[in-house]
Order: sequence, then structure tokens, then C-alpha cells
Amino acid sequence: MPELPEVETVRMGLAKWVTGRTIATAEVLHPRAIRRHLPGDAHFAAVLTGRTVLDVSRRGKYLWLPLDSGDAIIGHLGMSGQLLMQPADAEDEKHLRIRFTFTDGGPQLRFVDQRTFGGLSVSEGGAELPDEISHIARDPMDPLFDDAAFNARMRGRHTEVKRALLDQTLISGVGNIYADEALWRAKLHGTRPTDQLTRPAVARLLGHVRDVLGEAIVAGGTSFDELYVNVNGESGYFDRSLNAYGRENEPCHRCGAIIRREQFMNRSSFSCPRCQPKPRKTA
DNA sequence: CGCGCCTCCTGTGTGC
DNA sequence: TGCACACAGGAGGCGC
Repeated sequence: MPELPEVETVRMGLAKWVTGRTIATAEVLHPRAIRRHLPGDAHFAAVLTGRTVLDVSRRGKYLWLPLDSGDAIIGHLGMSGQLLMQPADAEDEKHLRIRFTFTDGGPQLRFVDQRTFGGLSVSEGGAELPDEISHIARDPMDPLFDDAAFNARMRGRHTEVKRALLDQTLISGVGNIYADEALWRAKLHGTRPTDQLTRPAVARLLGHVRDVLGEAIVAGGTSFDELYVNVNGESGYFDRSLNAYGRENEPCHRCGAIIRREQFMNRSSFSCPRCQPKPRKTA
């Protein structure tokens, strides 16, 4: 499940391999992969052919590739998406959805996605920041992230703290795994009401979010020096460092209590019953 | 308009 | 061994 650190790893790898290259063909092999591109696959191919990739940018879990036309390719990996660089003669992946070839005849860019929650689209004039993702907040690693504004907005919400962490319009890049990890570090249960959090408590939580994301970026950034830009949720290089996520029935690394698993927002949440007591009243 | 639930999708794991 | 089903969850969309 790619969250900010995984997407940032992909961004760095992609930037290295596609910047400055000119697209020769854009082939859509599964319509769902461009469902956000309303004009369809013929238009997708037409507006991308002959365009040169200028850079690879990221906002939260979204990527976009600014082009010399002023447009941009927007990409989201969803649950299982991968952006791979592959030699032209490499066999098609089972779940290959979109293939780009370049005029230099070098490695292809392939969008592979088993569950098709992810996809690509073209944003007209979106090279600077695509309108389609302008509602996504800055991530906490962004130098322009506004800590004070985040603190105020978080405490102004009438919801639960984990829901707020997962709201990409409030803070971006955090998914289920890193939300649980940050909450564990902050010793907060995910159902704590946001409007009852103190300003220092929110500041501490934000600090833990930054730490978790930063450590994961460092862990992931060590392995992209090769041709394959690979994001695979299963192989998570950060797995060994997890304190809460996926550790049901295992002892808390801090106090030894048995980590519990709860259904929350239609997904699993993991927390320590001793370090992260539930609030008396659920919001 | 804020909030929260539903849905999209398919390979994998589990229990009978 | 085979079948049925739960599970993984990001984010748009919609209902209240």
C-alpha cells in the first residue's frame, strides 16, 4: 500500500529515468487505468505523443509529470499500482495497463496494477500543479507545510483523530499504516476526538508523523539505484520497523501489552491497549 | 457544507 | 482438494 514514502521513492526513481526523454507512444491496455481521463485512450495517446517529460513531481500520494506542452501526466498508484522501467524486449507483466515508449528506444515506462485502483490521466495545463489534485494538502515533509494552520484545522474538526490523519485535504501522504504508527508513537487512540486534543498534543502527533515518514523514506531510498522502479506493498522495506500495524496479538514494543486489532473506517487499525487507551466517549 | 459510509477491484489466505 | 468468503484500502462520490 503505497503511502508517501513509497510514492516519494518512485518519484525519485522516475525522475532519474524519464526526465528529458520524449514519448514516442502511449498505449492503453486496460480502460479502467485511464478512467479519470474522460476524453478516452485515443486522446490520451494523441496529446502525449511527441511530448518531452520535464520532471517528476509529487503532492501527497499523487505524482505528476510536467511536459513541454504545459500539460502533465497525473498518476496515482492506488493500492497495487507500480510504475516500472523495463527494457523494450521485456515480457509484458500480467497486469500491465499502460505502456510508454520513448523516441530514444530506451527503457519503457510501464504502469502495472493488479487491482486497478490506481490510474493515469492527462491534466491540461497542469504542469505547475494540476487542478485535479489542487485539493490535496501539502505533506508534512513539504517545506511550505504550515504547522500552525494544520494544528488549528485539526482541532477545529469534529471527528476522530485517525480519520483526520487520513484526510488528504488536511494533511497528505499518510495512509492506514503510517497513521497507526504515528498514533502509537503519540500514545493516542485513533478514535480520540480531534476537538478535544490540545495544541501541544497535535504538535507532538505531527512530529511523530514526520518522524515515521522520514524514517521510511530513508529506508526506501536505499534501493532504487537500479532500472526497476518498484513499489510493492507486500515487500515493504519498512516492515521490520513497525510498532503497531499488522502486529495483532504481538507484544507492544514499549510496554509489552498485547497489540489489539479493531475495525475502523472499514479497515483494520492496530493499537496498544495500555499505551493508547480508548476515549471514554467515542465521537 | 461537514462528516462518514459505500464502492471500485482481484490475488491471497483461511476454514470447512 | 475444492469451494466460498473475508480481507487488503485510497479516494471519489453521495447521502444525511
